[in-house]
Amino acid sequence: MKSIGLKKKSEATREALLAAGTRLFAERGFDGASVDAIARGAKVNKAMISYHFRGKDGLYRAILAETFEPTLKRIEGLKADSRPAPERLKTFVSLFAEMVDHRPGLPAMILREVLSGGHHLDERTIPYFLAVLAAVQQIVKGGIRERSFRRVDPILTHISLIGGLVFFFATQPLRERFAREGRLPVRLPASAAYVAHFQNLMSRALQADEPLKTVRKRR
Amino acid sequence: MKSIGLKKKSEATREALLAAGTRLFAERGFDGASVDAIARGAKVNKAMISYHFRGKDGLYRAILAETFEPTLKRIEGLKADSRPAPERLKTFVSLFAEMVDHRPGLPAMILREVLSGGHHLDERTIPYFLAVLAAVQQIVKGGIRERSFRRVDPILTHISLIGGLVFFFATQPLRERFAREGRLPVRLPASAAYVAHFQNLMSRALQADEPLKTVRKRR
DNA sequence: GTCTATAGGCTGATAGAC
DNA sequence: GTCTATCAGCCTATAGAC
Repeated sequence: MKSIGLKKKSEATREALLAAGTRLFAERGFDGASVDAIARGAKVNKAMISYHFRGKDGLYRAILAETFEPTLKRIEGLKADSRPAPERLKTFVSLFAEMVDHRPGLPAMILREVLSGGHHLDERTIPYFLAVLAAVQQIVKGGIRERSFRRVDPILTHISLIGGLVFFFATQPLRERFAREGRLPVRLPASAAYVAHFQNLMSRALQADEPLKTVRKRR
Repeated sequence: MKSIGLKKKSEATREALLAAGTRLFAERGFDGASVDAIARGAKVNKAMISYHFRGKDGLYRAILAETFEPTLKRIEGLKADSRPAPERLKTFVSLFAEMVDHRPGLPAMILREVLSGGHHLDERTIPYFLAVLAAVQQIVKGGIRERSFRRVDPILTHISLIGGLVFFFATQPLRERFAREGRLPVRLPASAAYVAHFQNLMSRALQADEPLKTVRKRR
């Protein structure tokens, strides 16, 4: 049989390595995750990493690139979105959460990368980080211009926004561990609950002091 | 001479290792920082790590313990503080910033630790994380009770708070790099500016809907 | 495309001289 | 307390069989 519709086995291998790599890089960092462990996690031979991704570095960057790409396109789509800034900000938060849903380890990888000053990034992956920054900036500045947001510093606001968002997803492993060990209540917050909480929190935090519902007279 | 007032050389060695270790563990993670590099960074011989801290693990945990301890005491002092919750929350943010001032790499180390689900923590260091959680919880719940905060979920609020705070300090290396490479404006935000921004942001985000300044009439 | 076997480098730890 | 020298173990990468 000439295998027309079915996915090739090599693609399954690739995908298994991407998934296992994300999990292990997220959990243990670049140096902490050995290629041996990744291959074992993907149930694939070690040598496949060199074959498909030209080594450990290549696999690492491929994970960032292939996961960021689709989400980034959607995030950049927000630039064309004509709804008011608070709406677009909420959508941004939701999009971020969807990305995480697709590859749960990504926030941790992003965070680790940011922590190390981008040690493992190259010219292909750096732009992703800057593009997210640009998208948030555009929303915040737009909101200030249309007077739905107060006059916050866009960079500082960006940091608070991404920080609060990434931290939730990245800390789930620890909360799960603490819950398992009885150090925290067993009922842990779900992603959806946090997304709603955080959208609300940021909306209130950024809201302009005078909602400008009606035209004001000089007094 | 019997060296009465002067610090012993062994203490200088210890401190140099703690400082170099923090910097390298923060930047490269536990596995990424080799004992060789740490010793070189501290301008001290490799074997001193085993001698003073019983190996790499010991140095790592000593950094967490010795840096957390003094700050934690001050944070726990907040529990006895009788000022209204919004004031205490602001103080919490300031205290956190002061701790960072003392050992700049700490937020990154904390974050990495949280990311890995506490892989390198032992029974002596875990309580530090839980104590911070407890302190924030106490402030948030107090604020809700005294009606200065709206009815937010204390856990979710804790995550947003710590996330936004830690993220700023932990991402400074990346911002510095991007600034150096001309990818970001050269004037980077100072800690003090972020602290003020974030205190303001959280105050507004948590503020109760009805400030209760005066008794309201039914309408 | 996949696997096995192996080469070669680097890591953390420590014994023993000072 | 400090240093030098050394070692066993693990790491990544790859050559070559299938």
